[in-house]
Amino acid sequence: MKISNPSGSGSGSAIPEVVILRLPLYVRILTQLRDEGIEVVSSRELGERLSVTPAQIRKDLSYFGRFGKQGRGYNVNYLVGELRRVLGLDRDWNAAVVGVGRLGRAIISYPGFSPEGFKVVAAFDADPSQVGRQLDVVTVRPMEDLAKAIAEQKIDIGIVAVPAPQAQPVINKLVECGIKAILNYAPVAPQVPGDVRVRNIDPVLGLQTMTYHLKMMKERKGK
Amino acid sequence: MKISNPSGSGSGSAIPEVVILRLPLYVRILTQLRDEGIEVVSSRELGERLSVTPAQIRKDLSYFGRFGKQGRGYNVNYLVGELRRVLGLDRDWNAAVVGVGRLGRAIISYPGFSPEGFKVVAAFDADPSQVGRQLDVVTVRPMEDLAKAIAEQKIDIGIVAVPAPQAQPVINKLVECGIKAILNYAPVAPQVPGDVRVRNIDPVLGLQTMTYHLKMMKERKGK
DNA sequence: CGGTGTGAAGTTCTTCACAGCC
DNA sequence: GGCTGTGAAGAACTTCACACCG
Repeated sequence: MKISNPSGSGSGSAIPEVVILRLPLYVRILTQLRDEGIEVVSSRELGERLSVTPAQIRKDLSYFGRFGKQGRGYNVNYLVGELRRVLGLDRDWNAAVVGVGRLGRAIISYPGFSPEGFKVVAAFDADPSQVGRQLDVVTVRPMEDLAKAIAEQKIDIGIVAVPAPQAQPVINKLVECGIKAILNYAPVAPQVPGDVRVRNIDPVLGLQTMTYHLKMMKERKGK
Repeated sequence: MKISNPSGSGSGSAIPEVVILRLPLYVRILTQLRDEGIEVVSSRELGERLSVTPAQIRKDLSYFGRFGKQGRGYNVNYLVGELRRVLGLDRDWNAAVVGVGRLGRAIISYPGFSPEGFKVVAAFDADPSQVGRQLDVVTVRPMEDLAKAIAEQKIDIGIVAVPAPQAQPVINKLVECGIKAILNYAPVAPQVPGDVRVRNIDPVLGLQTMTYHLKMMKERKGK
């Protein structure tokens, strides 16, 4: 009575999901260090920049290889390259945005994706009056084109920017089209099959978890 | 050799932070159920909507009280009220946005905060040419006014929307001014004292953790 | 019955501590 | 001496399973 392997069909060495979640942070700090001209870094120094224990960093990295040198630390340039490779960041990824309201348009013209290798190559909207509109480098297409576009344009990532009530249906559609990675901006808790990854971007949830602590602090000291 | 209590100065019954992180999700689904006219819900039903086990929901709720009725479940309306109270969502919270570039302006006019009780009541920018500009209901003020505004306008939350290089200095300033809750949109790993909470909103990190799995899937089945 | 609340068991994740190497 | 890599120990979190209740 023990089904433990996450992520479905068990590949092999079982790397904890939390570890994967931390790798992009390491990549980011290492990139920053590299830009500062720093060539070698120890797990202690890295940990200080990230508020993470050195042991955790060493353990995390050990899942993927032996990247350091005893007595010295890690070569920044080498490590950042290896981690990018592990994460699949050594190539570009195409994404489609669904929903071109205020939020969707902001996402399409967000300048932070492209330099990181994420390209928004298509946009969709259910509203016929939006279809055909040119936004940045993409033309808005009708939802019916979704399946075709995903196949033709090698789209691996769906970005959901529709109002909450439409979010689950849109997500279902993306899943039907074979999408396995979804960045969801709608304030909902999406339901997806086990082999589909979802990351939710939801500032309100962030705020709501902080108010708990604010409230506690205030209660503790009078007003 | 054992410093374990999180959140600094140890209040009492030690509620795990992960539990706090899930509560807003419960609130959201419960609100939705209420709007659908559903009056009672079991931990199993709630769990299905959230992809969480019923046991976890019952355990999480048990940290805060006994809200259910055996054989029946939870009264939706009552539970949502209790959870909102626990999270401090039974009042409004004032926030200040720092940085009024493209992103900052989008945050100021984002319609999702206000109905949830989060009010953006002030905006700041270091660029003198932005100061004085009217954005939605707030007027952009210079950074020097930060301390005064936080005190006068009872601001508890700082929202950081400046470019990455300025983020840490701005966060330091907010902390100096006594802010204990920060919603950070800049792609950095902020360093803050233990009694300050930060939540990062960072779509690129979300994408970068999904590419790992995409890559794995592709490798597993040829191309 | 059906479903909660909860100690106890089980699992996952983090930290320790030290051998080994530069 | 300084720092990595890693089994082992420890802490945190999740799930089980059942007494108890409506």
